[in-house]
Amino acid sequence: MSTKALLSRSEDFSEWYNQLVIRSELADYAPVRGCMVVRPYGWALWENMTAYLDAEFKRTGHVNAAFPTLIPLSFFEKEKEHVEGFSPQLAVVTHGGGEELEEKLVVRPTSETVIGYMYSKWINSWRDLPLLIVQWGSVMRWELRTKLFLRTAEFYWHEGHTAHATAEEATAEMRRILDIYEKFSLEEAAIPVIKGRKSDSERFPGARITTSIEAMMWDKRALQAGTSHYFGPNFAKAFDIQFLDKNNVRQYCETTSWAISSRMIGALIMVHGDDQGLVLPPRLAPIQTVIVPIFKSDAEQSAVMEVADGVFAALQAANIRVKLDDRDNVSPGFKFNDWEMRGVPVRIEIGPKDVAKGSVALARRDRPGREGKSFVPQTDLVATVGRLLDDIQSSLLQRATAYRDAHIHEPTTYEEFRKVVADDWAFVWWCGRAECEASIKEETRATTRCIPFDQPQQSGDCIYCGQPANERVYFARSY
RNA sequence: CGGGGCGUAGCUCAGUUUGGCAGAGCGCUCGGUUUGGGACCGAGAGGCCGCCAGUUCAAGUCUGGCCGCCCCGACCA
Repeated sequence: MSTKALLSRSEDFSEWYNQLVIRSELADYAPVRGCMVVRPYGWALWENMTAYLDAEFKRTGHVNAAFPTLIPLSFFEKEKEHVEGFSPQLAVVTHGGGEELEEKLVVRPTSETVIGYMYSKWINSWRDLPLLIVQWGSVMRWELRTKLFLRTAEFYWHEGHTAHATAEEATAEMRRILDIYEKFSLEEAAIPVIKGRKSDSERFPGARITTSIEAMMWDKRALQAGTSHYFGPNFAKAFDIQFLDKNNVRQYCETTSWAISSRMIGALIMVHGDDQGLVLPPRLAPIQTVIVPIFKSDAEQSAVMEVADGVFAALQAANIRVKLDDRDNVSPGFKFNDWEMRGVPVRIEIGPKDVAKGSVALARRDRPGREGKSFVPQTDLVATVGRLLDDIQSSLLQRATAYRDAHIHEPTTYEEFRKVVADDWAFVWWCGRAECEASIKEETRATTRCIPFDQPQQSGDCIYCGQPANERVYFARSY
């Protein structure tokens, strides 16, 4: 615990983030470089995300399974782009049981290879398709530069791996999952996203098509919040995943994979957080409402606690995630700041005046200070809090959407473009050539984020080379 | 992997220039007074000064080596 104020968000956004993650007890640095410990409060947040996604995946016919952490190194060499993309990031196990291993093993950076290997054993007939499996777990990528939640050597995620009979079915699966990701982001995380296709240079190693949802952080940098890939027959050929179709002809499967990681926690922090600390959307917040009792004398204490206990029981019975902060070693003022830093959406203050008046003080986290404070009767408090939580949830999305839209521009000249992407996002025509993309990255540090699916029915001139372009794309600096 | 910074109490750091008893604030424990926006007083506990070697009567401080972490750039969920 600390009594010091948090660093201001505008003063040093990166340092604000680092301190906030530590002080809100979401995570801590592990003894191994680049690794993090997700603390109970952070894990509770992650669990609320996973619970929603897990239910969505099951609703759409997916099943969960677990594949091994260790994968033979040779597996990675079977798909050319895949090995080129991942070999710099592999952690390799060379010894086991005191002996040098005959075949080196990698700590999985992603599981397409080992799952492909298994799928080739399990899939024989068109009747085995589609195969829709999700793995929940962690993976390891040897990152050079790390940051808690956003990029750590080990991170937590789900990876969906599906195999289909046709390209149409596989691409439909890719899109269906991306829609789930979008819905999750909007409705649960209150983060607006742009759905689209990645450029070739940003594509997942080994994928035919990579799609993503892209979110704007408070510092206007872009964060890829989820991805869904279509592989075509690439991995099926590498791992010999074949099936006999209805005409008794052997065919390669079409596969997909997709993921959302614990990075989403970082997005939550960077989209909604303010100078007071975290601001968690009610639907994901581990604690939705905290009760802070206030009293001086013993008589006041027993009267206040009786009301506080009653409020706590009523909210809990209504399935609101509620905590009664009965710590006796810190002052109410300290608790206010403490829970604000942890992003609890609603605070209920109950003191002697409230006992006398049959009221409570309600404070909403998304509107700091007096503005967000109101005094409401104890009767119907459950309904009042429920409405308030809903209102905060939608307000957060509204605010984040307005903020994002205010920082997306459509420059028409390259000079304008350069100014825009120094801070904000640019939505511009692009000829689709990698050379233009690379030059822009070199000159501005902005990269293509995604090519939205909904394209205007026209064409234009490439923002860089001026040649005809028929797609518009978002450029931004990214995490 | 390049550039920069830093390793001293749980945390933030002073002390290193000029070698001479290991320090402060916060946090923690106990007691008391407090409590509607980060309370106060008093008494305590707490140290491999990152690691290894060297110089010296004496090293947190000087020399050499090693390790680790953070920040900034190229690669990435």
